[in-house]
Amino acid sequence: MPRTKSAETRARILKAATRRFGETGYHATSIGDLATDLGMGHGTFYRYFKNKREIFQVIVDDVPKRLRSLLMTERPDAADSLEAYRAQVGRIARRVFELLGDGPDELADVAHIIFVEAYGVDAELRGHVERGLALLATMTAAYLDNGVERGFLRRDLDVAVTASAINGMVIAGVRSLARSGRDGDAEQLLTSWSSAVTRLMFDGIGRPDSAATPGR
Amino acid sequence: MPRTKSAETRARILKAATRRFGETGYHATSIGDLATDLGMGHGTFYRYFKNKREIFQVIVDDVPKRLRSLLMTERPDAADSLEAYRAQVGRIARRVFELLGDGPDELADVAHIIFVEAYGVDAELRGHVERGLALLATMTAAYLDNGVERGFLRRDLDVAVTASAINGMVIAGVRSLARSGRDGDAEQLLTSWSSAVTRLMFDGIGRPDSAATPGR
Amino acid sequence: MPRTKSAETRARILKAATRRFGETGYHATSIGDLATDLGMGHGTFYRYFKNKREIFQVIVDDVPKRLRSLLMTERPDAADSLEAYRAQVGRIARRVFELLGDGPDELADVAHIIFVEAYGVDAELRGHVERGLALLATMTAAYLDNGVERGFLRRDLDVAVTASAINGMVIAGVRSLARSGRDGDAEQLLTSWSSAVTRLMFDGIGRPDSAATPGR
Amino acid sequence: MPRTKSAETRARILKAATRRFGETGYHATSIGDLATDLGMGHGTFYRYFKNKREIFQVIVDDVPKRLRSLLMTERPDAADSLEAYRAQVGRIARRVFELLGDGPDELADVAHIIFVEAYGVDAELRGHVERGLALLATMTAAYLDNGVERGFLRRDLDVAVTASAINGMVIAGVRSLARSGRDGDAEQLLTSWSSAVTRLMFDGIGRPDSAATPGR
DNA sequence: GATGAATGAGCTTTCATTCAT
DNA sequence: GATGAATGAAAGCTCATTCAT
Repeated sequence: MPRTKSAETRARILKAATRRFGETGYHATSIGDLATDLGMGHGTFYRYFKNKREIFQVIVDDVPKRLRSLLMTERPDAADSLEAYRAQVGRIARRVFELLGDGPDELADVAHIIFVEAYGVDAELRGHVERGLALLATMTAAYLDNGVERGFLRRDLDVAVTASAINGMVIAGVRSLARSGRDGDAEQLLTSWSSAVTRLMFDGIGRPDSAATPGR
Repeated sequence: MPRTKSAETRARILKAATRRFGETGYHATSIGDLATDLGMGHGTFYRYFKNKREIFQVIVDDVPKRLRSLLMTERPDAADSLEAYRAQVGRIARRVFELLGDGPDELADVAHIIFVEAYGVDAELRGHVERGLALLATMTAAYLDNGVERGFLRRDLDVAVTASAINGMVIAGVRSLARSGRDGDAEQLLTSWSSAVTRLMFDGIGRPDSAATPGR
Repeated sequence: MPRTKSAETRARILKAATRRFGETGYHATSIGDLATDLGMGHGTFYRYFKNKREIFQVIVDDVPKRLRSLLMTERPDAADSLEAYRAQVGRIARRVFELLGDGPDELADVAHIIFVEAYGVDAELRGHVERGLALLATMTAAYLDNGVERGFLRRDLDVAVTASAINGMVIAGVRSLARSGRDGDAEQLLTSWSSAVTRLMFDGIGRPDSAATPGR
Repeated sequence: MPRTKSAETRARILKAATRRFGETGYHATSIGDLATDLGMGHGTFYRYFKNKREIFQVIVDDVPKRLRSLLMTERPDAADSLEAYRAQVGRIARRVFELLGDGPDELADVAHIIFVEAYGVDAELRGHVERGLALLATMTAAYLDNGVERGFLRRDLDVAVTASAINGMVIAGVRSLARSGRDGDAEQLLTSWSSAVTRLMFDGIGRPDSAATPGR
């Protein structure tokens, strides 16, 4: 690998920071803690990052990047039938869960950092996250829009709000998965959530033959 | 200038703290900030609350109290048909949204405090919230259980996970409403969310006549 | 009693303060504690004493007054034989012990205030105590001087240092008595100390017939 | 300017603290004062000591260590005649005085810290000192016991109380020496005290030929 | 490049004191 | 005269950051 020694160290610091910020929290983690974890002098930290806030922001800003990379492979206008759409949703759901980390441990940390810690640092960083969530909603809405346009989703769907509601389920799933994190059976939980969310979306909770009033 | 009656001042401090913790965050808000907001000496704060953590916990612990009061009027086994159930869900949704604050401003702050800030203070407080959320999930699951038993909800529903997913939507709604808070039309948004969530739950997003594969 | 109401209250405050300062210490006793003990508002305290330091100083400065009153009845030149002197020392010893309080409880408090707390307040107050101890040493020296002059004490007595040494024993006795304070048998301990100190002074510790080398 | 080796700095802080606590008192000395004395930032203090109490306790707990080292060389059962005993007492007296500090200045401070300040910090520390003094009394009593057993001290000696009284004299001497500290002729004063105390103990204050009533 | 000793801004908390009622 | 709500000076302590080595 052509990486300089520096780049490696930087990555090591990032990894340790993600872990610590996720587990212990931003405020409760001191630069000294990080240095100790890494077995290096805490002054060294400042050779790789301007300050404590910077490394945190790097971690936070990495998530939208991953999200965008997801977009690349699953185009919003790819599905042209409810069947295809359902399949696509299933794929995306899985990938979103997988997106955030190399396994449930890092997922737990990143989820905690994004959904909790980032809010407690300062207003600007909070803005980053909120914009990230808005972006996620926009993306989800794009998929719904496609379905409405192609005619396989309800015409009267409140796309914006429904997109946010769906994201709410996804986030709940991520946090649940994160919480189970270090002990539970992550794979099993992931399957349960994917299945429950897609069924809720497509079939509703009512009994198939039960006469749910489709209109208002 | 000693004038105000104790209880009044205490309420004023609580209100200011809810606002500040909600907007600026727990860690980023110093007792001095609170005092400045209130136009009083920071020492005065300590005449009403033992310390910074205590006032935060008072705010947090107030929410379960409100939740429990909700339970009193909407029994989980009240509905005996999908129709009745749908109506009940609509009622509960509205009340949950209304539950948290005297208007969307305070809602925003309380929601933020509960869902975000409380996690970053300490493990004990985090436990409070997690138990609160678990309770909420249990409650939701009880309503689903009733539906499955009475036969108007799917037999194969993954009740636990589905309950969490539904709560995820509700929380997303609360936060969305909260975010709109200080400017948007709260009443309108509330209606949109209630409607979108119940339709998603009961009808799914697919077109009524579209042949969504009900099974797996 | 022609005392105004004020004088009574003042005395009550002084008594409570002596007790609290003695038991809990100057710094650890707040004006609020005193007020609580007395069942009055803490603002009232300031109607009787300028500030916390003042009441403490009043307590401290009361001791030299008591000491001086002792001088009035036991004149340094009263004894004209070793026998008379011995008797006088016995009387003084008893009175010194009794001097400081109405019983061992108050003794404990006053002793603690004088020998410990007074040093921790400020340099001026410390000066008061040191001057008080110096005065005590001067007084003791006066009694020794009389004995040397009248010829019943050793000619070569180092009066100043010996006086201080004797006072050291007395202080040790007072503190021991104070320590035993609230539980032990104060009367018994007082007798033991009086006796041990006078015998040490007059007879030495050696066996009567043992040939202690009187010279150096 | 990072330069000095840790251990050196720690010693410097200890020395400055001993001085300040001795002169100004524990409560009246702030960490900021110490830092100013040392010409360093107050944060630096906390790199060497956990908190204010800790450094105080380190100073206090150093004294028993020195005391124990004294015990090693002067066994309580070493003397077998009044002559030998008198000589031993003289030696011990000198060493006790020398024990506490590198010269009268530090002696003054350590003595003050032990006998005064330590009582005003908290109950636990007070306990340390009281146990230390009790130990000292026990040691002294052991020497007296030996004399009584071997028959060169009075049979009817109240050993416990007499030991405390003697220690009272020693402490008074230490404090006197300490007080003279920064100006007086320490060597001269030390000689005076050693001599006065041993003569008081062995010969009493009465004129040799004067008929002191040996019994009660 | 790495280090860690030093630093001080900044926070929480206490409590003596004031003064309107 | 009594009260206690309000106040802010002052203290202990933490930790991100700097910089001489």
